[in-house]
Amino acid sequence: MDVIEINKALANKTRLNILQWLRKPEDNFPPHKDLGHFNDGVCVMYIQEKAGLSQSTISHYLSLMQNADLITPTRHGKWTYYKRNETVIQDYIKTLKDNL
Amino acid sequence: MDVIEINKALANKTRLNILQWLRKPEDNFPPHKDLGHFNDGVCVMYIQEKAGLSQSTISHYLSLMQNADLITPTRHGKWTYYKRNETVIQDYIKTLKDNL
DNA sequence: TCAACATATCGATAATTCTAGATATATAAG
DNA sequence: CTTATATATCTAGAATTATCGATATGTTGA
Repeated sequence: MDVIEINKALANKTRLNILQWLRKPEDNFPPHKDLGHFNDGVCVMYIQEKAGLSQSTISHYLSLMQNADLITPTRHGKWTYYKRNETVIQDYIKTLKDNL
Repeated sequence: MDVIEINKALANKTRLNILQWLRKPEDNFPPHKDLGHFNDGVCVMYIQEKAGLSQSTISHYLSLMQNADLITPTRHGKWTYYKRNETVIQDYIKTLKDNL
């Protein structure tokens, strides 16, 4: 768990928003017609539409967040779903609480 | 309290260190000969020496951190002392805990 | 196999951040 | 008043980040 890496990832409004949107996908995204649930998170397309940036930018953002271990991808067919990595997020907050 | 601004300020090893060093100045810095206490924090020179970067860089870093409201300056004669702004730091952590 | 679609990666440019040296400002000491 | 000291600000080049369009990769369905 790299605090600096995470802080970099979260030093951007869109990326911070994405992490927050993923807290409650059902409140922030349309349902996945094919899957019918958000167990593995949300597909890139929906995140991109909501963020209003280009596909390549969002894909890049998601990989930054994945490198910081804030989110994890799951492939279902041609879609990649991203969900929060709660363990790391809680570790991060605890580290700040104890050391910041 | 601007979370993005704070995350930017803390997305750098040296600046994160500075904030942590200021938790216990007596453990991390020599005593202030003139003052005899750390009630208003630590002077720029000591922070600069410990960080090992140029004076201008550290002064710049400190003003970034001050703009993010993480630290507050106090002038005593020709020295500027910086101390942590605990209120904002705790607000920040609570905000992350509640919203991240 | 081929066309369509979702996502990832590449290449490029603009914007921002990093960092230092030079200079300006403020205060203290003589 | 002049000099020395501490800090802040300015200027500039290098490094990193932001962002997009184009292209590549992987998957599905005809």
